[in-house]
Amino acid sequence: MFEELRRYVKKIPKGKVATYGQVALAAGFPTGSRQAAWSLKTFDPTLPWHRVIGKINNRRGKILLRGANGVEQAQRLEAEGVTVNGIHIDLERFGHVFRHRAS
DNA sequence: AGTGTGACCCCGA
DNA sequence: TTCGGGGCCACAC
Repeated sequence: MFEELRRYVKKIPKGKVATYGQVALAAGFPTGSRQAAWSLKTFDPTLPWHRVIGKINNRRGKILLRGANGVEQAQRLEAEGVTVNGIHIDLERFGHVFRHRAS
């Protein structure tokens, strides 16, 4: 399961972001958003973990990571061209859509 | 097997 | 917009 989740995380292109729920859904786990997060908590350097964020309403993302890691994530995203407004991100602009199971 | 915990998410106030 | 409550699933005790 985590292999699947990580596989999809790797598919997120640079400069874009996806929500935990999106990744889980795309990987085939409609209710596995928490596990999507869990699979990234290892901070595997081969994974773009900073491109995965939490969803607030339908068009806005938010960095859930606390402390230094949260700052780290925000900086990495901005370094890739993603506009991070405080802790929220515009999903309409930077949200990545997986083709496997389109909306 | 039961309980607590988490980088979640939706809904209502 | 922010806060709380309830539902969700896998892991560690």
